[in-house]
Amino acid sequence: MLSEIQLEKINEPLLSWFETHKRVLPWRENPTPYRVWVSEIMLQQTRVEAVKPYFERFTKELPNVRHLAECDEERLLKLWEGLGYYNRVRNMQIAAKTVMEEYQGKLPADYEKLLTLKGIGHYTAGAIASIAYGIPVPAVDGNVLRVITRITADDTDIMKQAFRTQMEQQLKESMPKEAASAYNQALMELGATVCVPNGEPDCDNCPVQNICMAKKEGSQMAYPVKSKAKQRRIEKKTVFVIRDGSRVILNKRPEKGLLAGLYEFPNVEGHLSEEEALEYVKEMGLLPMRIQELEEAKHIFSHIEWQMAGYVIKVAQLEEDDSGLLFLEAEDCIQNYPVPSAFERYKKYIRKLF
DNA sequence: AAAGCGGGGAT
DNA sequence: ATCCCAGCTTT
Repeated sequence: MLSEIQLEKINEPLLSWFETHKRVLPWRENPTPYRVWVSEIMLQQTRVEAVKPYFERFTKELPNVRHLAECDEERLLKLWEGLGYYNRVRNMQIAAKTVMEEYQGKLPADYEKLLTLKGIGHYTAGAIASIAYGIPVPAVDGNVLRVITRITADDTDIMKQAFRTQMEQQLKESMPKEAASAYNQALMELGATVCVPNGEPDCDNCPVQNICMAKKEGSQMAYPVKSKAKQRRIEKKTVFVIRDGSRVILNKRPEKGLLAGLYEFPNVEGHLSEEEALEYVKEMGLLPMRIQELEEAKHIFSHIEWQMAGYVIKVAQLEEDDSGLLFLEAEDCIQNYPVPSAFERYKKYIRKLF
């Protein structure tokens, strides 16, 4: 297991390397607990480059815990639109309210207390505690698991929770207590820029190449060992962009499940023909005037693949009624309603006449 | 312990 | 087409 190597040996070279090679990132400037928190939540399963613009906008509009706690949910989701895993931001707001009530608006400088907050697990609690407060606790993410399993040539399945717990225990003991922030960031930085996940790691530029067991064996690509994810299922859908002269219909998704609470174009299961599509629109109580078939579109989630047929349908003047349909002015729709990326390609038909 | 939860970039 | 990303919550 990890006992083959004295993990303390990586500390000095890793810290020296980080000092000169760390990237300039928005959340590394003025790393207040709140900014570290927001960045860590955004960075969960999301790449640095994707997060940057979202982080700048989010922290500008919601500069502290109070603003987050009091923000209207629709606006909050709009700020998150396109980032995915929307429960992250809902949970963060729940936690923000807790921080306002229990901790006077200041994130607790305590690993265990951070862990109790909604949306904060072992990794994020460790990241906030160490990076924002200098508390010597590890922050074990995918990067760290990859880097350490390579250094130690450990072939344990990293998907096993028990192994992650063991890794945290090990690092808590071996990490430099006076440089927890730099150390944790250095491990992740090394994983992101040198000991990379896809393709060959750049061992020639690695500060611990002389310590690394995998490098010594030439077996870098064999790590980390990871059990396979199960195959995703395919769902066929038909999406409708229904509009009159100036308005379009959106539908609010259920509060639970996939894309919970976000807005979508009306859609049904299965691929409908033009005739079936027209029939469907009539059953909605609308009068179709023109219909245009769209190219088939695909959206891949981690566990589902949507294969979407689509139609733009011009209908007679939409009238507000009791059908529960949401009629929106095109401009209002684009600016204020969070619509996930799965429907991105249909947004251009909100405005455009055909 | 396993499943659910987005979106996109790299290979 | 496959992998995987500064993971967490619910079941």
